[in-house]
Amino acid sequence: MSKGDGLVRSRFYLLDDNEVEWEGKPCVRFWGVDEKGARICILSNLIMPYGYFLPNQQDDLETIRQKVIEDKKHFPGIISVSIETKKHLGQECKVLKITCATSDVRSGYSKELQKLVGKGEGFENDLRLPVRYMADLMLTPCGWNECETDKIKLDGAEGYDAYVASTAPKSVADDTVPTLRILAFYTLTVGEKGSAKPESDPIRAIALATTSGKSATLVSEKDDVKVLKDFVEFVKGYDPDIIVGFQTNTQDWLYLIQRSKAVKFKLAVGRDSSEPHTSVYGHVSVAGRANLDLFDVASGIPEVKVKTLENVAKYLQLDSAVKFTTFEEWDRSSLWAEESGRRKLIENASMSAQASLELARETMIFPMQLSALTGLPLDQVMAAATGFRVDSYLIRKAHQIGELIPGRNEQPYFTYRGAIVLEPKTGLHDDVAVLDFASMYPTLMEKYNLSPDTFIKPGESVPEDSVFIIPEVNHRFKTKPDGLYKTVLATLIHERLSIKALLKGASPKSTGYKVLKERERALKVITNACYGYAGWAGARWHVREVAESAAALGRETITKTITKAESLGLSIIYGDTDSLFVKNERAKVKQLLDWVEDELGLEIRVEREYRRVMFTEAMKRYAGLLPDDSLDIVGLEVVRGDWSDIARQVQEEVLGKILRDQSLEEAVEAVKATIRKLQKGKVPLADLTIRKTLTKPIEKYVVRTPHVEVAKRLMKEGWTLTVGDKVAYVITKGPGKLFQKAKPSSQVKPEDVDREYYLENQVKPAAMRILERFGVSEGQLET
DNA sequence: GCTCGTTGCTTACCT
DNA sequence: ACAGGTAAGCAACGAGCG
Repeated sequence: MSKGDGLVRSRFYLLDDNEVEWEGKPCVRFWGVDEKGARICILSNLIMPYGYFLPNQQDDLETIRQKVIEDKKHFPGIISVSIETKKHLGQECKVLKITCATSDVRSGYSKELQKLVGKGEGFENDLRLPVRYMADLMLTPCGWNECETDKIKLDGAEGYDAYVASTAPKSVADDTVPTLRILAFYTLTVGEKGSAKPESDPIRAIALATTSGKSATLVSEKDDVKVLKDFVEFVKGYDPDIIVGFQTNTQDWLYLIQRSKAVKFKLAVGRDSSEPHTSVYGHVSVAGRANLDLFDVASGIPEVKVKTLENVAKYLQLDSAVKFTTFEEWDRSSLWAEESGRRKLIENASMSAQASLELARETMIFPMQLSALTGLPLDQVMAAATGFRVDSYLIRKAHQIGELIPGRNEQPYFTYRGAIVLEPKTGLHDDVAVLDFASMYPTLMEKYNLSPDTFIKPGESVPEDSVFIIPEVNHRFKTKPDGLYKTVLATLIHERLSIKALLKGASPKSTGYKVLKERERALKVITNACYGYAGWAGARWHVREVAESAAALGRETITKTITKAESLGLSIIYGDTDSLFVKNERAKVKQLLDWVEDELGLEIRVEREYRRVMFTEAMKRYAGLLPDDSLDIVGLEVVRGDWSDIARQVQEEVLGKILRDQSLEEAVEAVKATIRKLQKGKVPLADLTIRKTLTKPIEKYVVRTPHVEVAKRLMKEGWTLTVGDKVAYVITKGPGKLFQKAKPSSQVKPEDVDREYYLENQVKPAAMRILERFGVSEGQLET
């Protein structure tokens, strides 16, 4: 490579970043799209890897500094050591900043320093260089950034311009999104026996679809090397910025990677012609492009119980959903065996790619907004668990205020008391209002300055008038200065409010509306996760007392509100954590709301109004009729993914007849009709299938349950099942325990079904859960 | 060896 | 791999039983 044309100002929409070595130095490579729509890559080694060391207070930093610089044997690869002022848990402190020549020596010096000075603590040496850059410079992924650059020629750079940053990049406020090229793909594999194995089973087809309309279905003729080759050609030719698919991180990419290895093919799909690799949070990383698995987006739609592309597409009413069918892997080999089946599979492959593309278009704004908010690159943000999204957000905020970023040392864990749930008043209630505290925990955390850096340890003395003492648990927090959580939550809450205000004035059809809406959602997600994050042992800023205090304040809040409601003569029907269900006497409700706002200083709203609502004796399970005549069903079998459809349907019918039509008779009739259908064998297998998730590796189970036994059987037959997979089974006739009667749904014939089980253990319990509240006995369901 | 009540594993839900 | 609180089904266990 050679230095080129001199300085230019580059403004770029940041899509991806990664660490590389360049000119012998650790360096970050930013990938993005510039204002003219050119794809660009910017190299920067303006920040070298570094971390901090906080020694004991009495230690003389200058002496230690000298020792570290001179002792090359114990401290290799250190470029410079300086003394800086930072904050640790809100207290100003002097620390050593240790800058390293390479990333790999970073974690070693802390231990050496501890040996040298006896005590002390290392900070920030676990942050990878791209994270370092993003936080130090507050760069925005899925947002615009700019810097002075020097154009360079980079060997093998095709389709993009390469630069070296000569000034530090910085974020630019600009909500526009450039036109991005999205590629959706689907890989068709067929197993000879059981799941397809990359060592022996070729890729049968790869279907591709793009936002520009260009599409292809690459079908394997003799061997699949040609398909792999054409796939790479297609990717390079189209040069996508974003690659999407469904379950690509766990299926397609893994198969492509392993298959390529098996046939010794270089899967050079990266912008730098590198191969994809599995990276943090278990996602697959493709250099220069954002690889997004839409399955992770679908995980955020709880209404869809079985997360297949087909179900998600149907739920979102995508165009491609109309003709879509899911061909499960056990159906594929017989289909592939003959010409018409083959055609169907290939046709469906191209529809899958098409559906993924539509799904991406429909849902991508949220991931992009969450990426911009948290600072995690687009390909990581949806793969990362909630805790890591908050972690990323806090790292950036902490850096901004000069607070040292602690490591993630897993600490011993203690649980604590949580929220209050009230025993419901059972039966039917007309005209009920549901009152809800707005963002209760975040608000309480902000109000009482609950934070790791304001928490006063037991025994520590402080002036009494500058302390919040939390009821019941007696934890103490400084009223001043603002803690990290307060600072962060105040920003999040404030920003969310201002977006809400903007949304009120905007037309839902305007271009910016959806972006704002999704940004608002991203803010809400992060705001609401802060409480749980504080109580999570894996959190960098985990302090159990913070979460415990928020919960205690929540209990106090709801208890006081209940007392007030009762004194106003409002009948309380139910309540959970931050909600109260009361008889909708509007004048009294208004009085209560005003009281909460005036006396407690918290916002409370009428969240919903039920024309009618019913409770069983159980908490967290009820059903209500909304003003628009729709049913709101909570916690009951209808909304549970681990009951058969037949049971869920009959319960929903019963609830409809009772709440909407107010006819107990019709409800009973509906159940009888279902029972007759079941007894006649007229209920399709699909409605009898029960699905449960494998939540741990199969060998970790200590109890034999239907879904685990079925999973074991399938695995023995050569099917691949992993944690997170749903196991579909049907209970069949025969002797023994339930787990012995459960068979994989794909292997059950209609005549094998144990109708008695479905009658006694699915349909009747689901129906009776509701009906027994109204005096119906099981005998009355006899047909 | 069987029945019956209790315990605990397991999943999925609610806020 | 954000928290705790809850329901519910079923397997496993142990006591009682001539």
